Amino acid sequence: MTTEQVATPRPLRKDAARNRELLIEAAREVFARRGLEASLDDVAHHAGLGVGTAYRHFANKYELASALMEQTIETIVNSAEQAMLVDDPWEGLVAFLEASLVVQTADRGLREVLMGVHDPQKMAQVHDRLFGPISELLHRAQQSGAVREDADATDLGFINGMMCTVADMAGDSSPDLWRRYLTMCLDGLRPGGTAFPTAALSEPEFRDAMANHKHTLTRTTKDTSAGQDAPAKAATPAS
Amino acid sequence: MTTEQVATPRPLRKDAARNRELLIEAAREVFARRGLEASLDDVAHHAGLGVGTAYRHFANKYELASALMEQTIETIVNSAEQAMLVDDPWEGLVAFLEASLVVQTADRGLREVLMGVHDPQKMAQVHDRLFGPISELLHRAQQSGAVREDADATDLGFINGMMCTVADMAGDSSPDLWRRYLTMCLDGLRPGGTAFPTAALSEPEFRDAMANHKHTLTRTTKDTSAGQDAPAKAATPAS
DNA sequence: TTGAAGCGGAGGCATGATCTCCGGAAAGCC
DNA sequence: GGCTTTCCGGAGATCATGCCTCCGCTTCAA
Repeated sequence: MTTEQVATPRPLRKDAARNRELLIEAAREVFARRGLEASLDDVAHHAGLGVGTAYRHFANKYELASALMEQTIETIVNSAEQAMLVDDPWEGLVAFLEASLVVQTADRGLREVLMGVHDPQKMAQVHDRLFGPISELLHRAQQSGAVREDADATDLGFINGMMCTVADMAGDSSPDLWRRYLTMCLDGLRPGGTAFPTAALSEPEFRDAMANHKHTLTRTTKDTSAGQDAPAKAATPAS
Repeated sequence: MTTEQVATPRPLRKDAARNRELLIEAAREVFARRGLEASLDDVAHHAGLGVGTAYRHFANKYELASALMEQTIETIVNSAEQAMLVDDPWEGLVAFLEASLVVQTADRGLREVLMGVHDPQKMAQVHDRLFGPISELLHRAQQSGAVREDADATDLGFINGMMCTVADMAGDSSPDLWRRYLTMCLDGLRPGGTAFPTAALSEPEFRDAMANHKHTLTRTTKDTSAGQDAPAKAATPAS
């Protein structure tokens, strides 16, 4: 319908193209190490470029970051699909979790996106794409008797979240520590375990929880209950 | 040695005393719900008082918060000691974890203090007091054959951290969800599980990890590597 | 009744992130 | 080489936000 040439209005000058690549590379490193708390200014400096250059190429850090993440997220979705091809259902499930965590633990910015720290919508999109494959993986493992029947797909989401926490806590000095706790959790997913005292979240509940998730130290909505439930004027009544 | 009367220089006027109590009560609620991100201003408004009043009573929010927490932390230490009195070593261990998590999951500010979000020193103090009792609880359980031999006291620290994450994620709508995942983790602590692929952190390593723990979205040290590893001047060489 | 103690909250100070602007430096075409 | 276009750099404007002070007014209590 429309012309195809829209993608290349002008070829971009040589230095500009090079700097753009430098920026993307720098962003990858900076966001992976410090998360999206890093500013475009930081990225620019890390690339050895001026701030202006960065803002000329990308409107803001989220534009840059989401371009970067898109690709990685695709990787995760793919690994879910590939895990379905593994013969042993349990192995498949484990393979997926590990593959997905290898990527996540290496990239703090990605963890933040996946946990919906900055943009719940973005995260919701990702979950849309992942929920189906993950459910399948789980059900297949349950039908084969490898996973307890009362486990739920949202459990895998929480396990993922817990591993991210471990990665955050352990930091660069023990980058593989999460594997220890994943092993522990997976043993707890096997049949014959203690009955769960609490029901799993349903998928919509899970979605909600992630969206409203008050990340430690994230800016939250102001305290709107100010004074309403407190004695009006307290110890200084009007008369 | 010194006189005892230092504690009461002046009796504090009636309204002042009352407002002080109101502030403490408000702080308890506000910090529990929103964590230490809340400002003294927030606490004051929640108490129905002016900001000035708050600052007259407490130099800053940390002074107020740590006074508040002290008491709760004591509770946790006590519950560790009481857990040693439980006959069944496994039950004792579980009882301690649950008791400590009941307190923590109900109070986001406490979680932050215990995770060392704001003040690593404070956290270190708490860990000093907890490490001994927790180790004992664990070893006793291991000797009774209830817990796998290769589990470590630091594992309990990470399990605790993971449960806090669950609590953060689940929020107020599912305040007990952590029990589900604690059950899962505890099953994974039982003897006969899959071999761990990674060694546990040693206690000093654990301490370090907590102290340097880059909490999601916490302000961190600036990127000091700016430009050093990047091509100097990039696409704009000096001549 | 009257001075001391306490209150409220506007606003000053500090921090830090985001993004703009424009003089000057390449790039690329002739 | 000359000349236009594109791009660069980074100081600093703008905005957001949190912390805390200050001072005119209110309330307490002797």
